[in-house]
Amino acid sequence: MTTPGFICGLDAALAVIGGKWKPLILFHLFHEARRYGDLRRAIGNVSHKMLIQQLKELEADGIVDRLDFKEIPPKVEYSLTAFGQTLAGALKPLCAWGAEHMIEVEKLMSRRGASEVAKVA
Amino acid sequence: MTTPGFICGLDAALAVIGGKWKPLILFHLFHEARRYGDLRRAIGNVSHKMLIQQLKELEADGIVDRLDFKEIPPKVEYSLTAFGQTLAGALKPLCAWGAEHMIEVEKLMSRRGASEVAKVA
DNA sequence: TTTGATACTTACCAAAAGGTGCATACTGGA
DNA sequence: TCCAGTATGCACCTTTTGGTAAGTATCAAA
Repeated sequence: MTTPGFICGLDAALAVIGGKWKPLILFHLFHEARRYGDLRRAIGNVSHKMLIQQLKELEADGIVDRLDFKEIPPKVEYSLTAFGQTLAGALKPLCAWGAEHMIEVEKLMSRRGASEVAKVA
Repeated sequence: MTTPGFICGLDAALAVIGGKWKPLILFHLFHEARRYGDLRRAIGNVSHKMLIQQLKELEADGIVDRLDFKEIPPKVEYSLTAFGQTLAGALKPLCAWGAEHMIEVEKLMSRRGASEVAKVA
């Protein structure tokens, strides 16, 4: 590889928000800062390990800010950095596309599920 | 879950282009229709299995069109459907974001690599 | 003092994703 | 005839990903 990897810029973006829960995290942090347990409850079906892991990566990538209040019992707040805000902004059109075509996408997904069931049967 | 899954629309979009190579495929097909081997060479480091698999999913989701010329030796051409075009369009801002911040992202990625190396040492 | 809440780590295990290589079918060229 | 190139399928194996469960530290409430 001559260039360190990215063909499209899309690759670069995907390298940052590629993780399974990252878009969701971005989404939930876009409105306001949140404490860990708070965020976990908001997303719902994330395992603890995943959420921590993804948050750490996002933090390492400068997308989210971690504010440790050094209190007992522990209190930590997560929020988007300015950089994270720009990324969340770039995500919006895709979000709009998804919202616009959600019905179709849901059909597609249920079809996928159906064919997988059919495979088993 | 009350709703069949999607919180943000982003999820819906990600459900469609979530695959590792799908954005790249979208990107390469955005300009013009391409034959299989052609596309494979264009992307470069995709395994045959992955490309076929992702293309099949995209085809099943109505994102790409597969045109089989029924010739011997085989000739097949892939292109974006109208639906696929809208998705590719929605991907553009993210692509732009990636292009704009590519330098930073590259730094981030090499840092990731470095920390992994450090972990081994 | 035991339980529970907070945030987080680590070890272990299952499942899914992804890669390699072989097989197919057919034709044209060496 | 045998190999190459076309697109694709299939089986096996490795790597990555994700989940579960337990452990750490500290204080408050029961």
